[in-house]
Amino acid sequence: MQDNKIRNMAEFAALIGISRPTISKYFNDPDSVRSSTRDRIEAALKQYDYRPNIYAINQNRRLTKTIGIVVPYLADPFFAEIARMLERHCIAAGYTPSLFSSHGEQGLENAILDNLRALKPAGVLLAPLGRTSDKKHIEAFCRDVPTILFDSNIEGLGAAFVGSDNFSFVSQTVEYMSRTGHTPCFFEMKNPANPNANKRRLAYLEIMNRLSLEPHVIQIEGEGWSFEEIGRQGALKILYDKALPTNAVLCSNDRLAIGFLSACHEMGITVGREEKCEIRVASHDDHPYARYTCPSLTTAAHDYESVSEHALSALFQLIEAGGRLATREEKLFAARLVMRDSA
Amino acid sequence: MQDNKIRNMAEFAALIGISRPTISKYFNDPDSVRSSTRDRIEAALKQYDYRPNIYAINQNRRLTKTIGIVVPYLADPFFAEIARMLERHCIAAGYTPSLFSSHGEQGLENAILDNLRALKPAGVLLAPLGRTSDKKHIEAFCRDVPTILFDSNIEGLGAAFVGSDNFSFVSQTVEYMSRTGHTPCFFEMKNPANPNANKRRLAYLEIMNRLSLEPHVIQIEGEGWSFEEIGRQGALKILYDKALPTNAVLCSNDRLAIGFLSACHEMGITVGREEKCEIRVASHDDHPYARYTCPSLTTAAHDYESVSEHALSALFQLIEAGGRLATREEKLFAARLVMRDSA
DNA sequence: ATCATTTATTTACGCGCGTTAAAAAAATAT
DNA sequence: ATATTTTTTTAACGCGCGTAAATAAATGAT
Repeated sequence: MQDNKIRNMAEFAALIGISRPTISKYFNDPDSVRSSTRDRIEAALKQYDYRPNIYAINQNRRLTKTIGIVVPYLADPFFAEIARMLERHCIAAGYTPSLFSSHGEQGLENAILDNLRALKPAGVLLAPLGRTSDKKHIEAFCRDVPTILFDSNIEGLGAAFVGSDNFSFVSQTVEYMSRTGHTPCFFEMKNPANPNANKRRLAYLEIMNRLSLEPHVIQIEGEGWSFEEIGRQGALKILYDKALPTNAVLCSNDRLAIGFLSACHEMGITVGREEKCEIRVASHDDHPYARYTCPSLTTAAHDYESVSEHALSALFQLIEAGGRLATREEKLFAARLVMRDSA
Repeated sequence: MQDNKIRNMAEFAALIGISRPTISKYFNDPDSVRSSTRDRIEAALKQYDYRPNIYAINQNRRLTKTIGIVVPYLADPFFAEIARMLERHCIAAGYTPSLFSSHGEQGLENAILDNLRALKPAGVLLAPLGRTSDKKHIEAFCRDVPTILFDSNIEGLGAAFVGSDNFSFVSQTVEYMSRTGHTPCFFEMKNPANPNANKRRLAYLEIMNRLSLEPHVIQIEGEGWSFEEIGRQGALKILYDKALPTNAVLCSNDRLAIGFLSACHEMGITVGREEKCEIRVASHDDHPYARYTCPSLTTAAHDYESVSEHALSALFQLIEAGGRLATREEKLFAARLVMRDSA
């Protein structure tokens, strides 16, 4: 590893006595050159550690080897976790992932998409903000860049959608709670940013109807992505007013539930499945911290692995198809009920 | 916004009747052209929405406008939070942040640095893995790319270090606990990945010595970045063995404390400052979820804002100085004690 | 109006690589 | 050994933009 800095491909080629186009071919596809020359190149690469200039490459290639990943709020461990899996799969497939977070802001989401367009990625995996997204902006983006939506579906946008089956989530939690003796009320934000929240409420209403149970939806105030705080404040108010319609609470998502549990603890209200406890709390998502709440949170788990795997395979399919698919498929994965101590 | 796709700067220039070099000047610094021409260009930009090709730009400019941000584990909300602030500051300063997570793996950290070198960023903010980092690799990287280390200090690496003053963290928690009647024992991992952990233990020992109190260090087993689970398992073992030396526990960091609280709840041990409680638990970091543990976690808070602000201003200084600084400064920010219910 | 100064234009080259077509060389088959 | 196929080399152009030098035009001061 001597450090005679090699400035470009021509220098590298001259140094090892192989023509530049052959080196170029090698970098585009190592299998496209004879094995003996491949060996020579790879041996030289170890000695001189030369790397082609990505900017020059990307300028001249139609499609780059970059995959853009956009999530609405990276400080949410749920998205951090799924981003981690997506990155892993990208790397395994020989692509370079580029991760962005909209941090809950429409302006940032738009700016990220603008930047991404300039990056000419092979494809993009986009989890949009949802209600606060600028749909026209996203639509224009999707026309130019092969894009798969995940987590939050926006009707008609992107070449496909990969996410979770909200009905499956809610049906499992509702049925579990009612089967084990309690009628769940539904705890959610009044104006949720994420469209999954609406689907979950509708699922709740439908399932309660099927089970011939009276539904109760509690809608709390709050804007933004600080779900724990919103859930806590909402819960404190409800609990203080003794306005809880039933002693079993089904939160729309785990982050709200974390806030709810926090409020219960503050108010001295015991939560859990056991007889002695005053209320039960269950939720949806299987947030990475759901295991560590007190009590640990009973929840319906995302199939993180399947969602991330399928999102990427859908994107590769889209890329290979040249950026267009005949129909816009929506692939939904079912939940898995995780019974812990809170319900 | 008609969609006569403009292919390059020359076309755009011809279209609006301004020479290409002038347009180029404009994009490098809008103030470098006369205000009347600036207005004409900006008006045209709105009509035709042309954007220069970033790859062509970056190939020809010495220094790009990209800033690399590397954190060891993005699924940790602490790093997600600080990454969020760093990104904001980058954007405000006219740079494009590019975020990477090593996901706790040395191989990935190295690969990220290799990629980053090829991206020719103006500078890099690196929070290394710590003990498991490949120090030689990082050292080589820092020779080529202006780099500021943050969060985890590795002696001598990077042009500067910005982080938190571990002594300040531990002194505040220890003094608070002992002042309010309890002698804290120190709960940590035996082989912590992060060098801050070692500094915190040493600080604990020194402060206990100053206060003429007998120190107790509990070191638990565990590898990797699943601190909550490691803390929980370690706590379960200690609590089950009734091996807790004092009834006040000071955890090395909040994620361990979250696991500790979870274990306490499972064992039916009450945690809190109040008389009736069996033990008190405090910690360090002010993790975004510390507010929502049950009971809420008393902890020493990072000055997230100052750390991220200073890290970036140090980087800009480094960039302006051409990538070298006379001395390697280490800037440490003090903690702020956040008293909540757990201690 | 005249001269000095600032700003814009013209022209031309370079960056590092993708890519192609024709020629040469090497490997394989006959 | 010769014919055939595969692989590499040579030579050259293009990508979209930065940049520099010489020239021209616009502006400002006198």
